[in-house]
Amino acid sequence: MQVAMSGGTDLRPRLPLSRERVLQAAVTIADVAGPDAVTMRRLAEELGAEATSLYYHVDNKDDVLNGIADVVVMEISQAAGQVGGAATGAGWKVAVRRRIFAARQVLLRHPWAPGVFESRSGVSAAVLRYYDAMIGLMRDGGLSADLAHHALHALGSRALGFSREVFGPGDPAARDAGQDPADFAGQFPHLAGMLHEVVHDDPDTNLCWCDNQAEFEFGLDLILDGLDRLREQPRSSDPQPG
Amino acid sequence: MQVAMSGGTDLRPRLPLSRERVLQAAVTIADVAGPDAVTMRRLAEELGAEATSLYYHVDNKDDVLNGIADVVVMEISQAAGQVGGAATGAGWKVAVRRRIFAARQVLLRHPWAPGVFESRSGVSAAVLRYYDAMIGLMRDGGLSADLAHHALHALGSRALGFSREVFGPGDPAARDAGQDPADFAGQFPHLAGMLHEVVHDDPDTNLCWCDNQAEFEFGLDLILDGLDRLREQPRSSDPQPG
DNA sequence: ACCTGAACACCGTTCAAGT
DNA sequence: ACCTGAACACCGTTCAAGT
Repeated sequence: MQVAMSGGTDLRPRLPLSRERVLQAAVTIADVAGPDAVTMRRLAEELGAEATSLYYHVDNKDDVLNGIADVVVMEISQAAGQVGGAATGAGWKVAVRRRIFAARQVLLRHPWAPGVFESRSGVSAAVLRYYDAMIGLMRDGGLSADLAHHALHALGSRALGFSREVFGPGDPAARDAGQDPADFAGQFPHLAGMLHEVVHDDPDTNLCWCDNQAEFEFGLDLILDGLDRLREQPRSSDPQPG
Repeated sequence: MQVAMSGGTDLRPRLPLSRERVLQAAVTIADVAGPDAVTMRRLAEELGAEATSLYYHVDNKDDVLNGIADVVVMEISQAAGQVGGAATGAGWKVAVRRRIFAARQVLLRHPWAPGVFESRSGVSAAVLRYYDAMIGLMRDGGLSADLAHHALHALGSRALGFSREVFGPGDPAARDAGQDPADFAGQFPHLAGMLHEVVHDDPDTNLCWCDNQAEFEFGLDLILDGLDRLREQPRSSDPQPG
C-alpha cells in the first residue's frame, strides 16, 4: 500500500506498472492521438514513469504493437461471441455476417487497428481463436474443410470487419496538386462518367463520395453468396494450376 | 559537362540529383533492403549526396513514399496495358482478370509495395488512371455505372493485384512463444481439424500452408463471378439502408 | 523485483551558408 | 540553381546503478 509522498507535482498514487497497464495506455493513446503517437516516451509519460522502465514489462515497441493488436482482437472476439449462436444449413451465412458486423462495430472505436494489424507479421493465439470460431460456424453450416479454408482467404481482412478502400481516406481525387480539376473528365473519362451517374448526396457519404458501410456489405455479400453457392453445388474447389 | 575532379575516394561522375533519381534510388533500396531501409540518410548515401540535399528535390519523406508508390502503380499500369484489349459482353471478366494478374506480376518484384500503398492517404493521378481503364473495361462489358462502382470497392486491393492474407507472412501458428504446440488441437479444434484435412505438401506452399496464388485466384473469381451474375440479372444494386 | 539516468545510434527536418 | 554542415527535436534501446 505504498503511496508516493514526494510533495512534488505528481499527485497520483502511481500504481505499479504492468504489461496490462502499458498496453491499455497504448490503446488509449492510439484512440485519441493516432497510432504514430504511440512512442515509448509518450507511453511512459502517460503512465507517470520513465521510458526505460517500460522495458521491464514489455520486450520492445514491436511487442507493444503486437499487444495492442491483440487487445483489439480480443475485444472483437468478445463482441462477436455475443451475437446469436450458430445455425445449420444456409443459416451459416447470417451467423458469419452478424459476427463480422460485430467486429466492424468494435473497429469503429479503434480506427487505427487495421493499420496496426497489417503491420504485424505472424498470427497470435487471439486471432487463431477468432478464426477457429468462424471455421466452426462454417463447418456447421455444411462447408467442407477445403471450402472453409478458401473462404477465410477470400474474406481476408473482411473476416475481421474491415476492408481497405481503394479511395482514401484523404483528398478524394487529387494528391497531385498541380492538377487542373476542370481537366478531370478529360484525363479520366470513364471515372468521371461513372461518378456522374453514381453520385448521390447521401449524408453518410465520405470523402470518396461513397458509403463505406454499404460498400462493405456489398462486397461481403458477394463473397458470402458465392461461397454459399459452392456449398450447395461443389465443383473443383481446389483450382488447378495453369 | 561538369565532372567532379576531386582526387578523393569518389570515382563516380556524380550526376546531378533529381526527383526521378531520388525515387528510383528509393525503389531500389526498398527492393533490396525492405521499405524500412528507405531513410533520407540512406537514400543520400546511395546517391553520393547529403541527406539535406534531397529536400531540394522532394518535399519530405512522405513525398518520397508517395513517389515510389506511384512509380510502382505506373509500372502496373504499363504492364496491365500490354495485355489483350477489351472484350464485350462476358469477355469483360477475362480482360479484367488478365490485367489484375499482370498487376500481380509487377508486385512480385516489389513485395514492399502493398504495405506502402496502404500507408498512403488520398489517391494519386496514377491510381486514377489505372482505375479509369478498369472502369472502361467493365462498362464495355455491360456493367452499369453503379455496378462498376461497387465492383471497384468489392475488389479493393485485389484490383491492384494483391490481397492481405490472414495468416502471415511470419511464423505460421504461433507468435506467442509460451504456447504448447501439442495443445494446438485442444485450443483451436476447428482450425486443427480444417488444417488436417486441407494440408497438401505442395512445393508452392508458403509458411501458412497455403498456396497464395491459388487463394488469390479463388477469391478474385468469387468476386468476378458474382459481379458477372449481377450484370446479367441486375437486382437492387444500390443496397437499401437498414 | 522494479524503476531510473545517462548514454548511444539513429531518425526527419530547418536554415544559413557556400558554390 | 543546386548542394552542404551544423544544429535541433525526436526516436528506440542498452546497461549499470539505484531502491
